[in-house]
Amino acid sequence: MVKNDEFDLQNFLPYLLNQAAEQSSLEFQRIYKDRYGLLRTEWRVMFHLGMYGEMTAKQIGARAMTHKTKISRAVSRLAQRRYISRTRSENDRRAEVLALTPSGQSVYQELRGIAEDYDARLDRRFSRGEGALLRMMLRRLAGLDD
Amino acid sequence: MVKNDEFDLQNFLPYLLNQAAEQSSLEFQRIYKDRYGLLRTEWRVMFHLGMYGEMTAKQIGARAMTHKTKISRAVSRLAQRRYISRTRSENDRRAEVLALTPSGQSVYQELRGIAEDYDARLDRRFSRGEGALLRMMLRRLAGLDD
DNA sequence: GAATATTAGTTGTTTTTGTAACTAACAAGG
DNA sequence: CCTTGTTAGTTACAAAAACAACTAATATTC
Repeated sequence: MVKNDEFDLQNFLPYLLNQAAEQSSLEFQRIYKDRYGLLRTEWRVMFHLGMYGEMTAKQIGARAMTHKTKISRAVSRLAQRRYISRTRSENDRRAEVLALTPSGQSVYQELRGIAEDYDARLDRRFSRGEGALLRMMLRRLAGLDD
Repeated sequence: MVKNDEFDLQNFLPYLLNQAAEQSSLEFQRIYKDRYGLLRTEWRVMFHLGMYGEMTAKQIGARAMTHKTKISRAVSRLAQRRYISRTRSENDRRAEVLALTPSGQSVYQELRGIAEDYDARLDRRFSRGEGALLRMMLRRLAGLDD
């Protein structure tokens, strides 16, 4: 198994990003999955509602760059578990305003705490300035600053 | 939709990494998917074989941190399309030695060229040192340097 | 203000992935 | 050797994602 080529997969950004993303999600994923039975899109919905209060499925989808069918299914599962409430919007009766219920709030608070710790732990691998620079570069790549 | 909380999802590393990975893979993915009908694990297998020559499924899996069932399925689809050959190993008759066929080689060459261009293009968003630092940090997060 | 297009969200169907159980070959210990 | 354990890879089944077609409400245009 001898490398016979200049190109290196291990330096190809999309590959590297995917590996880093997968690896760094693993531990946190295990927590929201095993402990709360949540899927990735589900905790994302929870976090958006936790951070911004009321939002529609559409708004969440736009912000999280997630397809509406994924959001729709996440929302109905979360509503079933009474983590979120759905209220038909006054101005536009196609849309529903979503919000965390009290029990959703408490799950969110716990997960948020875990996320903060986890993030801080990942961050400890980098020096003060590096972490900020990394986030800046990732935001640029993700197109979040546009 | 007012932010009411100090925690910011947009700075949470696992989230950010996932978004950046997804976003930066998108264009390249469209190429290997639409143009060559390859799945992500499939092009990964192709790239590993292209870079290292002969490898077993096990070796590819270890290097790409990919589960053996995913590799197994990728390998059988690639073999079906005659992009790779499978030869039972001399020393260990459980294992198969995989290699690109000539037509696999040519697909690999094309994709590799596209990947190089694409990577260079992503890289142009960063200054000289930044790109190298980013890769270094990602490798650390991915656990590739261990 | 009816006809047409657009939008919010859902549902159904097909791919792809994850997980567990399996087969066949090898390794070690007695 | 021959039992027990491990390893390479496959297969079967369940969970999740992708994609297309749909319903119902709202906008637009003539």
